[in-house]
Amino acid sequence: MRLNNKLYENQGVHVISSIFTVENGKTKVLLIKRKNDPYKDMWALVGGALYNNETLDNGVKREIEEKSGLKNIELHQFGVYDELGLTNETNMRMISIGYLAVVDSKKAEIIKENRTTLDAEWFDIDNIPKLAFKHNEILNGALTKLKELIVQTNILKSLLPSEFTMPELQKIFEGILNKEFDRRNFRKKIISLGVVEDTNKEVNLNGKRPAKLYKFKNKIEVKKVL
Amino acid sequence: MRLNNKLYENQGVHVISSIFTVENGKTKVLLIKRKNDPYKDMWALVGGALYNNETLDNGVKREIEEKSGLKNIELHQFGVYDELGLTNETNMRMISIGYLAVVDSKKAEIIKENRTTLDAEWFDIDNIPKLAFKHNEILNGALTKLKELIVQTNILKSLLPSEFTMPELQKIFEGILNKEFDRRNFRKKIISLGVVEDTNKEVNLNGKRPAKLYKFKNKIEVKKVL
DNA sequence: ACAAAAGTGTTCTTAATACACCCATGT
DNA sequence: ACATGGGTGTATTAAGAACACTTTTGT
Repeated sequence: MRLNNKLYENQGVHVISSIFTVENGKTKVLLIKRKNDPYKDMWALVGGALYNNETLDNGVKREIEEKSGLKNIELHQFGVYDELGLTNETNMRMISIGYLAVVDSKKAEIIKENRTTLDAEWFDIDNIPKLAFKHNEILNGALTKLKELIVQTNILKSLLPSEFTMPELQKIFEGILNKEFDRRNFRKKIISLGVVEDTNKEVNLNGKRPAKLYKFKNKIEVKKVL
Repeated sequence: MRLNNKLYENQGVHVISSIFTVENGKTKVLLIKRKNDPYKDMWALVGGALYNNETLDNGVKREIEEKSGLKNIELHQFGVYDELGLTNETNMRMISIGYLAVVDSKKAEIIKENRTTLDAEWFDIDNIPKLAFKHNEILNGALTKLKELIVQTNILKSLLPSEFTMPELQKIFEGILNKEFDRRNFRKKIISLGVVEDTNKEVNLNGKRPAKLYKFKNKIEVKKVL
């Protein structure tokens, strides 16, 4: 845990990101293979130790860029996890702060290797190996949060062109929620959620009947229960 | 920031709790007055630095007990906040992890002073002074989360007897959400949310018609939007 | 003219909202 | 008998779920 490196002097805080994509109706998450101990050679979520002199936001973005090459992605913080008893040293407390993001794997150029990683790969979320640290638990938390965010925010923006059709959006929802929807009811529901708006344009994507184009709203109001 | 104390060696993580109560339809939060710099003599949320060798859960409970005397309270973690540039030292990064809890101020014996605090007081949430650190921001986050939790969990358990009436529950909801409800519709809604269940008992609280008793469910299912 | 993908509308049921009347008790 | 707080019911409107037909286009 590199206590001799000045930047890690006040170590004990990890920023850990679950970076999701959806490909052919399958939700996937980016994992990297660790080069060093602890958990050498194991797959892990993207992340690492926060430096002493940086904000959370800087830290999580720096870690993502270093270990995956991804830049300018929108992050959502969702939880904090204890990571105690990692080593035999006493007085060694570690916590992991969980973030999640959604990116389009087709637009992303993923770096495969860096100073501390051996490989990087998109894993189907129902085929995840045993991960380093508490990353399986963190990933589960991220997935739960992701399912909430897609109905409350425009987090899926990055997975779609700036204007998109309902069938395209529906396929992504079905991939993430692992559930199928009725075409007619899905459109009504999404519009009533207030996350998208009609552009009054149409596009012919597949040589069949043209589809209407929608776009994400910038301001999204979450409905209250009471 | 006591770098000479071994327990704070890996300092940089604060656990900060917004401890709420509701009294006479008013939501209140417990604040403590700081004895030391930084922010000497200012009011602040209950909390402090996590030790190196403790879990988050231990740390937040220890801080609460030391600074308020409260024990065995149920905590909900809701967010992480940067607290950069606190001192002139370089390489000084601090983050605050936000927790919230609900307690019954009438049952709670609050200690007024300790090693690092001068006073402790319940403050009406629409009369909060400028607080130490980013505590005003953290408190706002806590309030937002509290409003979500009361419709999804049994977090209000601590504010009510184990069996309670709908009018009692309604007053608390109205205090927290700062909104009034129709008696008939409130009962229907709360039951449909699935947070309480009927005990088939009645009680006479005020010498008028007896009221039905309800209790919180242990397992509460949150309804999904999609 | 037909197959494929996309759009829209209707019925039925369930949940929200608004509102009015009856019940149990103490004085 | 009446005032007070508490319980229940109904009518109207809005949202969810289930389901079928029509439109556009390329071959």
